Amino acid sequence: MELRLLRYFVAVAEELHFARAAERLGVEQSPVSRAMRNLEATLGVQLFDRSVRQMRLTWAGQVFLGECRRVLATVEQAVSAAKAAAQGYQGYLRIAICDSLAQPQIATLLARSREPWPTTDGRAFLCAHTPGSDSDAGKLYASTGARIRVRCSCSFDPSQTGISRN
Amino acid sequence: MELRLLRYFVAVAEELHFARAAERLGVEQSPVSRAMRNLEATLGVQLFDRSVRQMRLTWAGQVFLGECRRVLATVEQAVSAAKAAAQGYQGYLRIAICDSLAQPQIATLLARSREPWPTTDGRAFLCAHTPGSDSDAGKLYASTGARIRVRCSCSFDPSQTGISRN
DNA sequence: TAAAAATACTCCATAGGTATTTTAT
DNA sequence: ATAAAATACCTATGGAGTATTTTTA
Repeated sequence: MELRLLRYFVAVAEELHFARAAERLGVEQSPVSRAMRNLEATLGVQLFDRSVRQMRLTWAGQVFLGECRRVLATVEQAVSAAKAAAQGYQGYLRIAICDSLAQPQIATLLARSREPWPTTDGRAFLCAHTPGSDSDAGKLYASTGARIRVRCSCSFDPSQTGISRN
Repeated sequence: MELRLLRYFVAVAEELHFARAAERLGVEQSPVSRAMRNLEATLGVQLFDRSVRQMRLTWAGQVFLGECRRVLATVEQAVSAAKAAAQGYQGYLRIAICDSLAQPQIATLLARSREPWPTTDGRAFLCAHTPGSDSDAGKLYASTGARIRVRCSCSFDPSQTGISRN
């Protein structure tokens, strides 16, 4: 598997049009078409429904789109984490939270994260999961009393008291 | 960025020896050496300390290694999720948990996850975070009373009562 | 028939192989 | 002096461009 194919797929899946996707990617339509054929062949999975007027994603394509976004985001994080580490950031961490943690506790948590490590540069990341668009999942978890949050990421600056989401 | 470079880097970082890494990757030493130069140049980050007898990872290299493993795992997940979706699995979800959730509750949660969705195939995935090897992080979170688990993933079969880790 | 995707064919960038040199202990 | 990494040089795979054909609504 190559990231190139995943990047192309995301563009095509978002445009639902090979030529527009190609334009967005800065290449021609032909390589995009071949890349998607190649991707489908490699996966052994049909990602597009080409039989309708407006091209559509298959269910597998919809699932794969979400996964590809995750992969590409993870790659970005890997690069920035390496750069940050090279510049002396040692306080990089990723944590999962459940929302039974009140926000002041989160602030305390991250404030304390500056103590044991030399993270005095004031930078840290927080990845969390919230119900996001999948509200059914949220309801489900609520029904168990677990109140688990899924599918969202936040970035956090411990020098501030608030949390900004992205 | 290319996955090829990340795969090569993981091999080199684990072997701490270009020739052995190359052998493991099924290529020659030369391309591996060039790939790592290339990677360092692309990132603008030094990943290896070549001045010592036994090659070592820089701090940035250690951080990047963890990130690369995450990326490659995410890619694997993307592929298997697409294949599973193509075979009709619609019950795919990822959730974060904190360890204040007792294990019976987790079982309940996942048992219920079969109800609202047509997940009667008995397959679902659970990704969690635990202190894992980074025990300092675990202690830190414990000090806040938050008891957050970080850095671990589990896969779960709702038809079973236990949880297997990977 | 018109718009979009697939295909045929070519070129070239670059990954990999082989051989050699450099480096560090 | 020796083991390991870097470099030089060559080859070839495959990705991209151009032009054309096929498809379907």
